Amino acid sequence: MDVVQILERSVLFTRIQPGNVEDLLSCLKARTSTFPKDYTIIDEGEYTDEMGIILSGSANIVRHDFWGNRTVVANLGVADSFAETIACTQLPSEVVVITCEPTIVLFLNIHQVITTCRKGCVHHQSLIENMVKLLSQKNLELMKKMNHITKRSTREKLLSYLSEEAKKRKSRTFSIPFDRQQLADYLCVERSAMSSELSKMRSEGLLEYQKSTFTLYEEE
Amino acid sequence: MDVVQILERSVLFTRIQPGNVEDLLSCLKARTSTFPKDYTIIDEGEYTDEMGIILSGSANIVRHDFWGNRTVVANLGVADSFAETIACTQLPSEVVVITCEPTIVLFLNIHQVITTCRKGCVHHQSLIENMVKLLSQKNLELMKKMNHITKRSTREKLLSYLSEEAKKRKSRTFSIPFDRQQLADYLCVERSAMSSELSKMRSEGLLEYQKSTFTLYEEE
DNA sequence: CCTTTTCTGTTGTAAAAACAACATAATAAA
DNA sequence: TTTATTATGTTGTTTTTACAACAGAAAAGG
Repeated sequence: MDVVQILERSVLFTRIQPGNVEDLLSCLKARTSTFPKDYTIIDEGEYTDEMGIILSGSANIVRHDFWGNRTVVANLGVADSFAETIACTQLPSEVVVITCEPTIVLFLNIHQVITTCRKGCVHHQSLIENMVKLLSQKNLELMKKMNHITKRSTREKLLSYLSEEAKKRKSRTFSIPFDRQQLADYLCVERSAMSSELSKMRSEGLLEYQKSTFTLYEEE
Repeated sequence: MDVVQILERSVLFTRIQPGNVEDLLSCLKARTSTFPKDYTIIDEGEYTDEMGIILSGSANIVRHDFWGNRTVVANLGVADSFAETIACTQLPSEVVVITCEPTIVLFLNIHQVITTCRKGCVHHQSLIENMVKLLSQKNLELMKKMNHITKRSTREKLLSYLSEEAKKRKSRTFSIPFDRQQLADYLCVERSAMSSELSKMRSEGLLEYQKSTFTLYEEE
């Protein structure tokens, strides 16, 4: 696995010369860890001063409330990052980060990221700007999710989410990273109600699906 | 109005000596504007490279979806900031920022904020770190709002939001910055259904209210 | 002051979601 | 392969919400 090549795809290392990444990594006290499937990388209430970047595999960010309701906040794939927020604010995590499959993570010390180092790393300034951009993007993604779940009906939520995914993948046929229960927990609806809404939509010719692969059809 | 004194309360100017603020402001190309009530400071689709900080008054961040549903994303008070995200990402705004009353705003050029200037302003480094913290906090606030609206019932949403406010103000009696319609749009519920739920809760002795002032009672 | 407008609460009805219970399909494990 | 386990879909019932229509209270404007 070529770490540098993966990091090129991450927001944090945008416009940083591949040749400089190795140096930067030691400056950022980088370390990698491997986790099995369904492993809790960060648990509720935990503190950390490291952010993580997924090098391979995937994970979900999940929240459990007082009454045991489960919410899938987001799904993380390769080159996605997590824990920036709790690392930056030094507050305890209110969510759980749990792997969906065997996953390798690169951890970076957040203080090293946001303060220019004494050694005068050439690309440290870019790194900070990228960090600002990364946090802004996370913000936008949360807003995007908010747009889905503020919809009034299950059908609207589904259409809002699925059409967003189609747009992102630039194809009307695409796979989603969730099974039905996870999708329901992501959209904050009831799984069985969502299932029956999906079949209703299929019978109306709005979409087609097999497992987690969906095809949307235009309205006429 | 003492701008420096207000900025001391803002996240962006945390731990920056009041004496240095004046210098920084010119470096950040700061400008102030005054807006009347119900004025749209930023409209959907607009671009900007300035972030704003409220010096006096208040505003709401509002979103209108395709079908005309209205959502109040957040309420901004004195020393709160807005538009960081669209300024940082250079993407068009998907929300509207609209004043709730006559409001004065300080605008700062975002590029000046996130890049260390050549003049070598002493506190520019702190500014960047504060910017990272600010974006992280916005993130957490979005998450907090998400916790409210992911609740299954109107009652749970109300209790989630109101108890959060009580915690924030450290008092079981507190005022909220919304009228009923705005509160409903914030919690993504129907105004009239919310009203009747509120009276039901009052009759059950859970809380008391007059206009926008609420008092929560402990459960026994 | 009165008038007008806006805000809030109430109620009944129609629509939708939550829940429970179960059937079937797909997958993993023995 | 067979069995066990998990994922998905279906249906009927109960509960909750959305919607509409309206009444009274409060606020704004003249």
